Amino acid sequence: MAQAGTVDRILDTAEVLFAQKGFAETSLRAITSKAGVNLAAVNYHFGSKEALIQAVFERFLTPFSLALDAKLDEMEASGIPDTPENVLGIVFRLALGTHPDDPQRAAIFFRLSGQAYSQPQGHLREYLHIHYGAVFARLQLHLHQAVPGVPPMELFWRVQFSLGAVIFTLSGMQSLQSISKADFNMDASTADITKRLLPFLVGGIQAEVPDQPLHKDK
Amino acid sequence: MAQAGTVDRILDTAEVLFAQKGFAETSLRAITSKAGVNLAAVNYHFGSKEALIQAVFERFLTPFSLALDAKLDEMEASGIPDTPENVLGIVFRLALGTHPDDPQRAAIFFRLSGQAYSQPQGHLREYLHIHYGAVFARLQLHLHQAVPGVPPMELFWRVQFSLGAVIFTLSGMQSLQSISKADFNMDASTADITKRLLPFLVGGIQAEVPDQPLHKDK
DNA sequence: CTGGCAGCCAAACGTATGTTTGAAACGTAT
DNA sequence: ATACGTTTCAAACATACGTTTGGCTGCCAG
Repeated sequence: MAQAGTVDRILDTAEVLFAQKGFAETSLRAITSKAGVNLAAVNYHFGSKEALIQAVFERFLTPFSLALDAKLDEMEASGIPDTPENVLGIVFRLALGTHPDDPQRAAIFFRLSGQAYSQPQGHLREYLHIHYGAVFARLQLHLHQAVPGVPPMELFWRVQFSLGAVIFTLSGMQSLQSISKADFNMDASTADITKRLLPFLVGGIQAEVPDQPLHKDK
Repeated sequence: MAQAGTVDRILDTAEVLFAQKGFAETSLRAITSKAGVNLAAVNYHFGSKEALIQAVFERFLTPFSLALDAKLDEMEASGIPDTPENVLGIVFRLALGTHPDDPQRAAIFFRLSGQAYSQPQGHLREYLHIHYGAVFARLQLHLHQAVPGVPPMELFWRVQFSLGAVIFTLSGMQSLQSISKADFNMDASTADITKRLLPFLVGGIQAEVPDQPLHKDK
């Protein structure tokens, strides 16, 4: 990592700083100085700051979505049943394991996703939906097989809820860790938290759908 | 709302813009010009931009936490049992109902919370924990009564997960609505989503805790 | 009438940001 | 050795930001 090319040094540094402080709060000067490259290098290689942000995401999400697609192929081929545990387990192991050498990388991944989603002016969200919507839809289909009792619309929202729980928690983990440490004198790793997340999400996703009270109580 | 005092006009406008675009992306000039007040008014009345942000939160959270405390008193007095549905139901009805006249206000509330949490430099988070940590702890205690089978530590994280699901979903709702509308040809209101959220969260919170595999499979 | 004072305003200040520029340095093929 | 396209660099540019300033209002007490 020490003497990589200028482009990669910028990407490496940018993804860390973006995850730590957000997009708007991270200046190109902070990135370039920490990366040891000239300020103009970003505009030279990427064109603009926004293009840099997209490049950071692309470097993360492309391998992830490819690996996820492969894992789903594998699952379909080998006849592993569609259960919430299996489907979500695949996603989790993949998210944590895309860069086994660097465990912090997973946290960065989630923090970045959180930043992208809380970014209200949704260039990024649109971009993500366009490029990775297909894998997402496929995942949802498998989940539907896993919990056929939950209508697709309901399931769509439950996946959003799950996404929120995951991203929100892992994105704010370092602060939550200090709270949890203060209150329970224990600290928690990313892997530890995902172990706790899985049963929670499974419980939520396969919860019984209440019979809709069609009357409004307004 | 038309001709309120300068201070309130600033607060009204700021909370909307902060929720829409985030703190860093919202300039004082945008706030003051939309509010129809002079640029210097913010620094005159609040001292700084950061103080403005805190003031916006205070105006939201103080009535909310007071009402929540009152509702919990009421619940304890009248012997209503501690079930996940009851406890979470109180929070939801309160969050949606603190300003019954303006339904959009609830969405702003959640979006602001999301912004506060994703704000990595945690001045705000610290502030929130100091001022509203007590109500939060009380809520958690009631939840513990509701699901005694879940250890406190596990419950702490599940509450975080729930917070994430709520804030993340409602904070990104307008974008999700367009997706959901495209995929299912239906739109969803805040109240509608909370109806879907409740069973999900209850299912997650009272999910069975897996017997801890103390061996690491690394 | 007059002082004082809180509120308000236009203007300016200093700083930080993203981006652009033009020249220097580098590597490579001719 | 020379010429050429690519990359790097210091410097400047334009703009946007939060904050400060000094004077102008209006109002109420003395």
